[in-house]
Order: sequence, then C-alpha cells, then structure tokens
Amino acid sequence: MAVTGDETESAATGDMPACHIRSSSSGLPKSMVMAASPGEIHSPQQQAEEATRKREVRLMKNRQAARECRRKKKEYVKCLENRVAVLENQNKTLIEELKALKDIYCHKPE
DNA sequence: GTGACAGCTCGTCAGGCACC
DNA sequence: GGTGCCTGACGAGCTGTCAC
Repeated sequence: MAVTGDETESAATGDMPACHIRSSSSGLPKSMVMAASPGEIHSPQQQAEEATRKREVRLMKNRQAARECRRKKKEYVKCLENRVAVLENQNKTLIEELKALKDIYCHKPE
C-alpha cells in the first residue's frame, strides 16, 4: 500500500499531506533582511527608501510562499491520484472475489 | 508562415487565520 | 490590534497545436 495513514487522514479532511516541513528561515539575502531601526530614519527620502525596501522584502517572501504553496498543492494532487489508483485496484480485486464466491455458491450441489 | 486558441507557469494582490 | 504566513484569484507571458 503506497498510501500512509496520515495521508489517508489528511485526504479525508481535505488538508495537505503531513510531509510538509515548515522552514524557519525566509531564504532572503541578508541585505534585504537587515533593516535600519526606525529610530535612524529622519528624512522623507529615507522613509521612502525604507518603504520601498519593505515592499521588496514582502514581495520576495510572498513570491517564495507562492512557489512553496504550488509545490505542496502538486504533491497533494499526486497523493490523491495515487490513492485513487490504489482504491481502484482494491475495488477490482473485491469485484473479482465477489464474482468467484458467487460462482461457487451458485454451482453448489444441493 | 501565421493568427487564434488552450493550457501552463509565475508574480502579485487580497483576504483569512494564527500567534503575539 | 499588529504582524507574518498561506492560499485563492487574477492577469501577463510563454509554448504547443491546429486550421488556413
């Protein structure tokens, strides 16, 4: 069986697979992460630069988050497709089994 | 060759949710 | 409340296919 219990559970609840590990670091360049403290900002130009920098950091983080989100979604869909294949096989086996049992029962001498 | 179309990927925005 | 993360929705750009 290729589908684990956890996957079965998450599929039943509609959640993503449990194999996802959340990374603590953002993966951003240090130059983007290091910010001047608010106390150091005085001029309107510095404030504008700070706002621009913050926006760039936010966009970069969101870009990475979107990539990760899509990767997880693909993985989830793959899990579901595997599960469908497994269940279809099980179904086929059970139908064959039922057919065989019916055969035996119908031809049983009285 | 090329224009139309469908399908896919990516970046961005907006809203919900959890945590503090 | 403020902040950060996650994800659905949307638009833009790219690519493959098909009819002409």
